[in-house]
Amino acid sequence: MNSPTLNEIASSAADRRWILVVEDDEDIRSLLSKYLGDNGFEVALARDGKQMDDVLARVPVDLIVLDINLPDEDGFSICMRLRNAASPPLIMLTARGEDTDRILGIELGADDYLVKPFIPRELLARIGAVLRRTAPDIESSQKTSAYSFSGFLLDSSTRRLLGPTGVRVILTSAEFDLLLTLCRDPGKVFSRDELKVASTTERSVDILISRLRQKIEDDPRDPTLIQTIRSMGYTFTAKVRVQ
Amino acid sequence: MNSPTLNEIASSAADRRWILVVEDDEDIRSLLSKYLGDNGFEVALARDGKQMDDVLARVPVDLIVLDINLPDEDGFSICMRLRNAASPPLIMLTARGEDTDRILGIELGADDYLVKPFIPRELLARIGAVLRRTAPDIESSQKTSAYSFSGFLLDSSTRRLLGPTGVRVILTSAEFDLLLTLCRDPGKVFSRDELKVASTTERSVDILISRLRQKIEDDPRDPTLIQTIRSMGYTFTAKVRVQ
DNA sequence: AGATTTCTGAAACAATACGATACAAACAAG
DNA sequence: CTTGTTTGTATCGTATTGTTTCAGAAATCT
Repeated sequence: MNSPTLNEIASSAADRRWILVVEDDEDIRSLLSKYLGDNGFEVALARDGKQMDDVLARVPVDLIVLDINLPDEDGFSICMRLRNAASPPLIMLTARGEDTDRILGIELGADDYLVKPFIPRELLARIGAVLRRTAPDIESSQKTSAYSFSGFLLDSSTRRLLGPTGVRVILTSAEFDLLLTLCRDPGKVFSRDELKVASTTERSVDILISRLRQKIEDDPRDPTLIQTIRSMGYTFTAKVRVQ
Repeated sequence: MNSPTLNEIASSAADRRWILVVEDDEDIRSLLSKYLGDNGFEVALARDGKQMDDVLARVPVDLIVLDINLPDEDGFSICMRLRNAASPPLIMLTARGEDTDRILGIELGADDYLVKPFIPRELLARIGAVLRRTAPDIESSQKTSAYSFSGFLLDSSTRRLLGPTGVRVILTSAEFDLLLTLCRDPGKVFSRDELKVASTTERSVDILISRLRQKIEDDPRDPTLIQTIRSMGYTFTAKVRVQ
């Protein structure tokens, strides 16, 4: 745990890191706000779970410091809620004796924890450690490739297609792969050979295209997204945006 | 509730891990000796820097717990000494107020630290975390980690899965291994060959997947976490964070 | 233009892969 | 040894995919 460069960590990424402190005690909240702010972080504050959700919706929070004892929602259940890869890492604050054992026993998904009363400097050190540990991971897992075209959203990480109205369009595995291939190179004329996966007849591509058209084309008889290039193959003519 | 977690960590590697406690206070020394011993570690004791060197020469120490205040050599300088060599990881014990700030400021190569007075259970947790983090052999460093995805927490050290509501989802051994494999490479398309353990039929992977889906999918008929890639295998499509 | 050839779209059918139930074997606990 | 749990196998129904086939569209030829 070598953090000689805590300040650097906080401000290295051009824009500073956001820390969200969820704590109902007024004194601790203002103390942490000042202390973390002085040490190069942007600080957002929340008094309870509800406020936390509000902040999370507005601010790109990099790390949450969460007190166990909150007025409305229990810190534990908040922890459970946050337990998915998309949410920021979490440091729990806990009063000595109380739920400490529960935290330590059940690992509930917090990335670290601190027993109150604590030295602000210690929190700073742990924040640095957690950010360092989770930073590269966040970046790599954030690399999801999704494609949007004419109201559709094709998400290759979840292998799902959402239609213009938001409803899911259920594609079979082969249909999905075909659409993904087309999406990755819009405008390119694909030969049937390029579109067929295994040792199948070239004609099987045709019927796959046909089935896909049934699902995504407004009028499958007069396709606008997937065009046929006679004696050549097919091409995807929609404007695709990579997300 | 004792700690099945750390017991398993300590004794999982066939031979138990050695912890060296360097501490001049007789009470704390015997307390830690008993407590760590009870929790599956081999414990070596030292009163000062000199004794520590003796022990290190004789015992394959896996981790050192080092008090800052020692009679002969200052804990800081010991820490410096240990830092350059291929020495075991280090957890510092420090009295509140005293040099705490100095430790935290100058990070001198300790892997973690604990402010006295502390709960033995907490030391145990931090020992487990440090061992996990610094485990040199690929096997244990790969194996001992927790993964969180869409509300679940998969803890490979306790081999337990906690659901979004915090309740434990009971997985069989094979189910757990399967989920762990998938978790370690989310997005990768695993062939049945990669997922099957022994000389079993490829179809047995299917039924295992099916059983796992029953337990973790919201709607097993329309899975969102484990996707089937027809004629290829399966892929884990949730975003996973390693903790 | 009309006839002919070539190509594509899609319906009908066949083959295959997968999901899940029921049952049997292996394993562990008492 | 008995009992219960876990894991593998057999099987069936369903969903997906490939093949055949034919009708119609598009290009080519006379």
